[in-house]
Amino acid sequence: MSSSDDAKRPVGINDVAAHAGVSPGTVSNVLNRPERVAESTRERVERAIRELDYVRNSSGRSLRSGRTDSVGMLVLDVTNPFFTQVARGVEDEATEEGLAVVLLNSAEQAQRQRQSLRLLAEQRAAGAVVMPVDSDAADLLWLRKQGVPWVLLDRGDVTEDLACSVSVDNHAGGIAAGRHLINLGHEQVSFLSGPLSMEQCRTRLAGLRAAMAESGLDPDAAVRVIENEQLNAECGEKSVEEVLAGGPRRRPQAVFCANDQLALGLLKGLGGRGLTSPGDLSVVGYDDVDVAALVHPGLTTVAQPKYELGRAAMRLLLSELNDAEHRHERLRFAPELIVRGSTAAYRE
Amino acid sequence: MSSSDDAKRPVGINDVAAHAGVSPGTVSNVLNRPERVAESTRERVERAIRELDYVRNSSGRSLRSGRTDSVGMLVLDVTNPFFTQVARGVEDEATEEGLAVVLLNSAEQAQRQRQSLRLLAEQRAAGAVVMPVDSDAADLLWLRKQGVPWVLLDRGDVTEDLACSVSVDNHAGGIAAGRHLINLGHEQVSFLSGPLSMEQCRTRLAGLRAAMAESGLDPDAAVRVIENEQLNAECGEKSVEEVLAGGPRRRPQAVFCANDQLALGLLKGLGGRGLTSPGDLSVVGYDDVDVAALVHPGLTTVAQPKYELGRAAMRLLLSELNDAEHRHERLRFAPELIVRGSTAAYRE
DNA sequence: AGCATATATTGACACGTTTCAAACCCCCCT
DNA sequence: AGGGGGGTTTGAAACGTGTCAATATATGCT
Repeated sequence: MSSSDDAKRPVGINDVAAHAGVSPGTVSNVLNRPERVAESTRERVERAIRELDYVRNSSGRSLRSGRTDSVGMLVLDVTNPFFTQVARGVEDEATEEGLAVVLLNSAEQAQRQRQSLRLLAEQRAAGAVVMPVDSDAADLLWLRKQGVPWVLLDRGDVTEDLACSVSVDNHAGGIAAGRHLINLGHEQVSFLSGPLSMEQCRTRLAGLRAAMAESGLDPDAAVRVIENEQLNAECGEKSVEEVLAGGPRRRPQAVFCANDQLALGLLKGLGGRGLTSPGDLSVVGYDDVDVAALVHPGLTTVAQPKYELGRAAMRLLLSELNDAEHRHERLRFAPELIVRGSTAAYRE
Repeated sequence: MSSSDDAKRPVGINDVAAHAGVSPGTVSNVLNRPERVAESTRERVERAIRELDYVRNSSGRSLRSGRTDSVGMLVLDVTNPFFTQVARGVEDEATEEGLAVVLLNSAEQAQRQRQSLRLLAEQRAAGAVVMPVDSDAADLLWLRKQGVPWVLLDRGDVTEDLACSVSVDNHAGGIAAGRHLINLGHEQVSFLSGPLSMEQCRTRLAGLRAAMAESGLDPDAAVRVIENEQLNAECGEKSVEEVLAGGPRRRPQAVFCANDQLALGLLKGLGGRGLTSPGDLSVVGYDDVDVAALVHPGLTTVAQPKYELGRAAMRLLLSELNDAEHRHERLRFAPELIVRGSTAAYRE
């Protein structure tokens, strides 16, 4: 009624300028390089901003400047605690730099990964942290050609020197788990794997076999591989039959699982048959998700520095964005075996 | 060397138009209202798009149209499985509609929530699904005034009729847990709570007390409240002392926990003292996160339809965005008690 | 053939911001 | 008095797209 503009257009930089008796360029300077504008006018402009409740329009902003303040983070599965811990690391590091993180979820589908990468290109994201769904780098290289650099996470194998990468030494993790079981006297181990198309699974298995070999055992005879479709608890639970196949005599003495979800599922499956760990079977997981310490018995597992992984990835990305003479780097963390209650010495 | 434009400007709608021998407006039409353009020219334009590897610039796009194709989802904690399940629901529903979801994390800090909301305003997000950190609606109302509508999740109490909301009936959940324990013969129950400033905790407690009252028990005598700083496993484990305080005689017969993380922590704490559930103590959780079914014994818990919650919230948001005569709606789901191994009849 | 109607395409402008060369002001120095 | 030189401020020109009234082309009808 009283106010004349019912269709209240959002207030822009020009309105602020008018209200402060100043040119639009000056307002922009106050926003972006405050040091260049005299204190008195800066205060005047800031007051106008407050009084008009002005909020920046990032579309206009990035249209003109060609860049954005947000980085993408592409994960395989938002519900997997491993990924969310990594995401927290990425986010903390980015926030400190004033960058916003948009979390995208490929759900392990190449199709959705493709869509997400395209979205990042359309939005002219400043950069991205990516956990690719497979080792096909074509889409990733396309994204880089579009001007969006990225850092590879948990997948050192995809690119040679085309980008930075951060990963954990899966071979060493496999060896650590293997040595632990061998020291406990286990000479027959099943490897409960996810899809062997995943490099992580293959390398962890290779580590296990290497540990066997260094102890004079024949990997081919001592290690049995059980492949699953996915790396989740459901698969772990279902595969209990196959793990136990052959009767108590030929039963493996221990199981090394490709990740904790599989291990937890397996433990549940054992419980459902009246079997216990480590009494009937020693079990080792991988990742050290929070719940690994909560179940009873605690899950012996190979810990990855999840949070640090995320931080490091973001740090490399920031270096690529800010440092003129940035050189690609491959960071590799060491895993750590955490011994809990689910493994014990071989008896009988 | 051979190519003349080393500074390769990204290809825009104009380049496509030129390459297809057509006006920019037509290209725009092909992109946005393909039905309005003749098939032959459409094909020509699409070919040009492919040949030039054109990718839309969403800055220009949304600068002109004043709107975006992305919606925000603000959660309290990315690492909490309850939230990630909800996020998956939101995401699935949004993706079907061609909207991108940016996941923002307030980490339960009002400050970070404020930043996130401002970001949504600056980016002119189409809308948002929000789990507010407290019941102060000021910032939310500001966001709505800026033209970004939102749906409230898991917090029916914050707004009256100012927005849609989706939640689960916490009072009913408390009653269900209470009745279950009473039926098992437990007449002394501790409520292991998070911060009582959270409405969810208070209402679940109220439900428990109501169940007591309807059975002729005096809630004040039968229910003891143990408040924790946070809703995580660490707090749950630490509070085992307080739960057991008073020795075996006065020990509560059962514990109802405000969420599963607390319950899982408590179970671990019990195990650490050589006590078991349900042998020494019946335990009920809340949420039914995935691991609740994996631990041994399985955790009896009040399940919330997490995924559906997310989908429903997004659906309401879409209705608000698309339907001209949208009316705000308050959706309330019913929780469901899942009985597993951690509760048993009172003995002795 | 001539006209009305439907269908396709065009072209210029506006969206809100950043950028940058140019203009301005004020003070100090010669 | 005249210049020179900081530090400040200005104004206009992009950035890439969507919109819409206007124009061009095709179609159907008398």
